[in-house]
Amino acid sequence: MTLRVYNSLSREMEVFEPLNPPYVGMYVCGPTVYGDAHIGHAKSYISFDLVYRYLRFLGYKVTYVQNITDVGHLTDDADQGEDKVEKRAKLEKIHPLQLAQGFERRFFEDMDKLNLERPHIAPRASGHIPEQIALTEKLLANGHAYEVGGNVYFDVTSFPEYGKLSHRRLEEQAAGTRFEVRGEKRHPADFALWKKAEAGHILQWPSPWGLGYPGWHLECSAMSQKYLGETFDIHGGGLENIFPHHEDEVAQSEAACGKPFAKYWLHNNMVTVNGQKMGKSLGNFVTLRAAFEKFDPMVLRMVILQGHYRSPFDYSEGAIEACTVGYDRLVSTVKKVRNELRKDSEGSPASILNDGPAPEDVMEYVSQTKKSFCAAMDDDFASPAALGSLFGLAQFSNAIFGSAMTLRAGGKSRTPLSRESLVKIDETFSLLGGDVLGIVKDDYEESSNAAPRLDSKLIGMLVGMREQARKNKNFAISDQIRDELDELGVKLEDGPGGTTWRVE
RNA sequence: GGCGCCGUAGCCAAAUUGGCAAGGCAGCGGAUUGCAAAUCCGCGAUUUGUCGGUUCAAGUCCGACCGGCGCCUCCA
Repeated sequence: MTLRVYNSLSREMEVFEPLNPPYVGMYVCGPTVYGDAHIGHAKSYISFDLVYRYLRFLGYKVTYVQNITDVGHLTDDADQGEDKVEKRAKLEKIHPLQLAQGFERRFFEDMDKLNLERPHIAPRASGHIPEQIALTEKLLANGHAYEVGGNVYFDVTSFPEYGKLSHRRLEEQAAGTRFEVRGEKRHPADFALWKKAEAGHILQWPSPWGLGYPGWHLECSAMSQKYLGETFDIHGGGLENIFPHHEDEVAQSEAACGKPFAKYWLHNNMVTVNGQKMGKSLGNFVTLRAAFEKFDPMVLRMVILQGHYRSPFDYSEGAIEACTVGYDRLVSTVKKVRNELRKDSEGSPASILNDGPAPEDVMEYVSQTKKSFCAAMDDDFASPAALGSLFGLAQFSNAIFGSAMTLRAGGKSRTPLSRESLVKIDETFSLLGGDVLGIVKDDYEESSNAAPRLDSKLIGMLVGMREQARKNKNFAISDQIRDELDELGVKLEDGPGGTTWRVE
């Protein structure tokens, strides 16, 4: 089995071969922390969380770096020259870094809820000013940059490969684009490495060119180089950043070092809301905090993984509601397996498990599941198909469970199911659904008869009383108990082996 | 003007180098149930927006057309 990834640089699928196996360096463009994270962030970071988790599953030792942009991004034309974070800070009358770090914390809280692994290093742009100055000096020294009155620009004509990532040629750009109009630039596509600060700027640092702050793209070049080296394996980010952000990163990094920058460029596609572009100016962007009020973050994760990372994701409440049902089915299957294993390990007389080996068909199904799962993931991280194989396992698991319960109810066997079977199934759910896809949790809150708490005992008591009522064919009472418990969120389910309950 | 994507069952959404059209949701039939719920079993596209072309073979490649979208501007 071989992992193949779609490389934006070549616009082709390529076999993934790290520069220094088993080590993999991965850099993903992080958030600009001047507001709360939205669905677009979720799509992007879930995508790269998936990439990271699968590489880890394959045995690679991945270093995952994701920057925090807290300086340097300009706002739109109307606010030319003003820093995005600083502008927002002025509105709120606080220090820009207080604002930025507040949103950074909130960002990670949201990402945690989506069950993302945190990056190993999350460097802040504001903490790497010396590195950015050094890179600018290097580019000035080898003739790829020039200074005009306290501003330093990258000279795109000095880098013949400019455009190789976004597959654009400078000549073709003339019409329709909006290069910043600045008379002092030699070429309209030249971009700022260092910007001179206007008097009112709070965020400014001394540099060889006077007080100022770094340009938009420089941080990623400086920080990726610092933590992953001049050449590294994977650079990820959102599709909209290919040009100019990533193109400029390539130019300044390769011009400075004279070496290739990232080997594989991975780009996730964008989010639309009810079929329309989600944009700040359109007023239809959905923050994660708002989405979490309506939907379980884990369902949001799953609905995003049900589409491919290179396909657009359309956020619609109908799609998420439909996904909720499937998610619940998957999770309740895992819970059922684990509850049974726990009952067994606690020596409960209600256990249906025996000590025999797992039957051939179980071993076969588990191994097939792994195979199809990996085949999907090897194909440029095709999570939708991978998820499909997990649903297959859930169905299989429920089926052997069902027939075991029937055997037991018929008195054919008190322990009709092999413990080893459930152990294998649970391991597979945990590995593929948990470690790799991140939608199966290690632990779920106690919600079964096994919970030794007062309310559990009370529920057990009511269930017992209902059993009596049913035996006496007093269905009015038994249905009343079931309905009233249902209203409290306790679902009763009568099976061949008796009544079980769970909390919604 | 440049670059690119999508159009697959009622809805969402997959399909390695072209080789029998995944999966989820909803729906229908059956098993199970006192009735439910949950679960299991079975069923749904002779066909992938339209029209042509290449091929033994096309959702997949080529061309045209229709319809939708994105990027090129801070944006994930």
